[in-house]
Amino acid sequence: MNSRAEELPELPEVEAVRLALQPVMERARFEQVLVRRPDLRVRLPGTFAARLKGQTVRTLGRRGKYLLAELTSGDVLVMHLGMSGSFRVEIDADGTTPERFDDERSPGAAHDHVVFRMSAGATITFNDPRRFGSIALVSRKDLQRHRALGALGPEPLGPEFDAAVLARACRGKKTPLKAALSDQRVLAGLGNIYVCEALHRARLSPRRRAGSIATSTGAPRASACRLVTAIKKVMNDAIRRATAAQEDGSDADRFRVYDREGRRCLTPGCRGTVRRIVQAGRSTFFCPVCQK
DNA sequence: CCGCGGGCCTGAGAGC
DNA sequence: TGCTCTCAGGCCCGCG
Repeated sequence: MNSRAEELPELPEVEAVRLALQPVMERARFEQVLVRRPDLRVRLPGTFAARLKGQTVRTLGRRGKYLLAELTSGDVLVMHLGMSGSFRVEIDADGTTPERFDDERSPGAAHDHVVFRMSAGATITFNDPRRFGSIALVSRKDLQRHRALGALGPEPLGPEFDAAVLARACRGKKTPLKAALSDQRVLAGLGNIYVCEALHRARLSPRRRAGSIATSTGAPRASACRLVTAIKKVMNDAIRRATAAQEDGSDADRFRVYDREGRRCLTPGCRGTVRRIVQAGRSTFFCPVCQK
């Protein structure tokens, strides 16, 4: 099925990328900015490189699946990895500028769309074969008006995210729980894989009505409490794994249900078999025996 | 107004 | 072996 599943960038993978980029971006200046292909999912304006050049990064943060480089000018560089985006970091010891900056039309590696040359001596390359990713420069005061960012739900690992918050967000929703958890306005950062994983850990069916985790007044039921605990556990474990995986690579069998159709359910004591169904055009993996 | 389905995009893998 | 077809999913948009 998807042999690259472990690389799909959801919150944990984006957090690992943030940790890797932090030391070469924070307090560094954009000395050169090269745009090879402006036609990412959102087209980069012709003014992008000139506007970014010379700016200094104050902090590199994250919100859901978005990386946010806060610049000292008040601008924010908003980056999204989409499906297949990645950043490559190269440090040159002698401080010479790589020759690819000499000519914007030089070939470069396939799918290297945007290249940042930082003052700290690092070259950061955004590579994205499918171009579902996006990069944008937004002024800080316009961040909340950013279509997706402004509507983003709570951070799953934030202290403000609890069963009451999730129950309220799901209250009255007739959509399946799978769809609600995939909705970035309900909760920021989960994608197809970790939604499956969290539902499995919470022993909740992806087909259940989202509203069913709340009472009619919006109070959390036991299922909402289980689900929040499961989401936090799955996110924390995945961040640890994603961070470690960047260094030593191999990281097999990290999913309990995702991409395990036909195999034995791994819930302790459960003898069910993982099934695959399609919801809203996307694969859902779950155990019909223990997930109710 | 909410929910669903289609489209974008490319590479991997299946099948003929 | 080499071609063609399908499928993967984050996000957006249009339709009912």
